[in-house]
Amino acid sequence: MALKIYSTLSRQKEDLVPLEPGVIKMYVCGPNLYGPAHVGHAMSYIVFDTIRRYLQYRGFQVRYVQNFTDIEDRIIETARSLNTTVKDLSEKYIARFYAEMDALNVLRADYNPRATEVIPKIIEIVAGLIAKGYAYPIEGGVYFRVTRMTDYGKLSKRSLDGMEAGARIEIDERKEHPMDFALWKASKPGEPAWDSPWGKGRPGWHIECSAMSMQFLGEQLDIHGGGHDVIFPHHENEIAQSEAYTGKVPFVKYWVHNALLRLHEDEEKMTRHLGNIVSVQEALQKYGGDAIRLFILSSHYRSPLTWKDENIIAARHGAERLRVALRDYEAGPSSNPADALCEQADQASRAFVFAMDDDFNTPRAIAQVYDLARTINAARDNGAPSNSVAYAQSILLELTEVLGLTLKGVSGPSEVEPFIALLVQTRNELRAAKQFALADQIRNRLAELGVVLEDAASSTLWKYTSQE
RNA sequence: GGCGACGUAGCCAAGUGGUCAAGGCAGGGGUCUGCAAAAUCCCGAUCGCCGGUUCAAUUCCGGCCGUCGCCUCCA
Repeated sequence: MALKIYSTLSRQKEDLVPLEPGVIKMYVCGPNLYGPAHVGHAMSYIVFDTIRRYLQYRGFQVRYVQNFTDIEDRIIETARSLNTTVKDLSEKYIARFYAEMDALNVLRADYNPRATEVIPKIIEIVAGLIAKGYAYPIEGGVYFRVTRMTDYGKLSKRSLDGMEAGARIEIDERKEHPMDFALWKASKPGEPAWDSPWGKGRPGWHIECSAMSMQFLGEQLDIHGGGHDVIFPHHENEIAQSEAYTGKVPFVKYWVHNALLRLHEDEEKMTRHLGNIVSVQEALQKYGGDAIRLFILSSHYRSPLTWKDENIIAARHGAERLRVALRDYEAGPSSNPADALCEQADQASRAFVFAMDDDFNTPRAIAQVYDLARTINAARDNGAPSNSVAYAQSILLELTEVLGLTLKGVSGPSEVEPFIALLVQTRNELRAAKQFALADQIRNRLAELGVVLEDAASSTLWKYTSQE
């Protein structure tokens, strides 16, 4: 069965058929580097990372490009207010972005171009659009002539007439049409600027993504992703300028947009402009990457989700149970390599693929993962053959890796481990001597210090617990 | 005003025109344990409201109510 993917352009699930067999060219809109990322960004990048991982799991070679917007009005503004340079500001947030995405186990893109490194390509496209009559210069700036594109609005399903009626923007009277958008902006003194045929200036808001995707992936892409809020005008304009420039349609085969994350208290979408933000850093400290990922993926990517502490904590508990299912297991006979447990694992794997093939239905896929974890735990409780358990665990690990879970658990300072081990050993001697009051006291005190003990049949396991 | 999405157990969240509904978290009960913990087993929903289509609707259509998103920078 073919993998189905929903495209915003057709508003339908379509069979995924790449432009080039076996290869997926994928571009995802990256962050604007004027500030730290929040969990809404994390949601988008986790969603697309999971799609990428799954496509790779299904055997596609994925070429994944995600940009950094390192030149834009707000960055200029922020740099100025912080008395730093645009360059330093963006470098700082790029470093932070990488660190945070690594912590979320988001795989690095094959390439992360910055807008400022494709200025020549941008100028080339803008000049080409002017030459073809799709754009016109005005006083050092260049605007795209939306009326030249008869299908303008096809992604967001709006008409120029309809948009004009509701437009709240202040209209630049110099433009031919209110909806014409800037491809190139004349710079003001003191702003970063590049030489161009139209004078000193910088790229407009949408052209960078067209330039970067063309330069690093080609003139047509398979998948272009981003948040739902970026459909209009950003992606609409990307289509217009790209298809006008190359003459190749479609610019993108499958437009994929994730629904937005809201913050519990006010139930409004989370955005830096509204200031109702939970930063990625803060979320990572509180919950860890696995809990965040599991929480995000427990709802379908096209459904809006609300950031609510108790739900992320619930996801953390779920992740813990998956972790337990992957614990080493040696007891039990080693025989019957192809028994019911192995069959159940294979079944879970098939069901997982079936769910993910249906427009990346992670909630259903995760249900399979939990089922398999329960099966493994139950089999282990019943003393199943160790090689069967190991096989089922290998399947479970494979599936959780597709979801980008590490299942590593909370780590603590390694230098205290010998001391904890000593306490555990001492306590077990007390237990053997039936000194239960003292033994329980040690266990309770360790728990207060963030170390939990679990007395198994033959040995005592201990682990650090997450805070709060 | 225009366009669009959603409303399923305490919370989160899949799903299907006809064994009247996955999974997670929380809660209750049992097993295991010196006691715990972990694990496991059992227990809960008739699917926003009102009509319609159908032999049959939670699933299709219409209306209503409610929540939310985009239309402006925004993942």
